Amino acid sequence: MKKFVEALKTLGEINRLRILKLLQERPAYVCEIASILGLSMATVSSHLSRLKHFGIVKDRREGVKIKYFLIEPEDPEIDTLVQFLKCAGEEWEIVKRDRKKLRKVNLEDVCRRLKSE
Amino acid sequence: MKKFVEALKTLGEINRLRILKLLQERPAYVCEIASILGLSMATVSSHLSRLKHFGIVKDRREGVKIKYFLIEPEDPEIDTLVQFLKCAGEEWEIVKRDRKKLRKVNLEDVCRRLKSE
DNA sequence: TTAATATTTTGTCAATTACCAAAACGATTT
DNA sequence: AAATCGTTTTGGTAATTGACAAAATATTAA
Repeated sequence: MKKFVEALKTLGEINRLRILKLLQERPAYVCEIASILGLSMATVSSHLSRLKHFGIVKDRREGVKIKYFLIEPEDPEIDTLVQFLKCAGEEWEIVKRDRKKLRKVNLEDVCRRLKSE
Repeated sequence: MKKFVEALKTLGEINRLRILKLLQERPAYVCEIASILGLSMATVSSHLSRLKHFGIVKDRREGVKIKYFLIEPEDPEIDTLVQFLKCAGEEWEIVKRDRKKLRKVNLEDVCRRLKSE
């Protein structure tokens, strides 16, 4: 029960839930996510590592960048939770907006923009 | 989305989730819940008021005691969340133990025991 | 090897939270 | 009216957390 509750807590945070919903669109780099959510890479990185800890996402290095993507959690309880949340809130405006941004990201500009802000 | 996330946070706390699962057994008084969870009535009261705020439970005064019971949340998103959590974790040991205690509570003793501890 | 880039880690801060004790409250009993 | 009982509110504490800046790390490019 404890692990399930921790997972609930993990996804009961607006930016981590936004990341989950965002990665349903497609895998993404940390800098893309940071740019879309309007957070620093450090913050996004720690959110992602928490999602990783519960087997919800995985990362793969691609050169200098690291791509994060959703995986199917091994723990069946966490899997049902994630399934549920992947269905919930498909119509939220903020989710649609985030995904739209991800479709249109200009990868070249993303990290430079982060620095100058 | 914000409200849904707040509800997730609310139920992503072990004692509030225990209360939800406990009230699936039957409605209960604050002193019963406090006794079963091993918390002060003040703490349980504040957990319950948070659940009430999201339309998950309702209370009814019965003389000097107040009975809390699950209701069907009006907000459809919160309702689906509660439906999900009512199904999840039916096999958790702590849930079974809590419910068993609720079936066997000696109401006379409950509050006196709380005081003397 | 040095510089540049993307990410993670560390340190710090403000805000939130879960808890209890004690005081306040509301209903019942004496 | 006074005392009692169950509950809620208030005030205070310790722990957790989400955020960023800055330092550290790892890969690629020069």
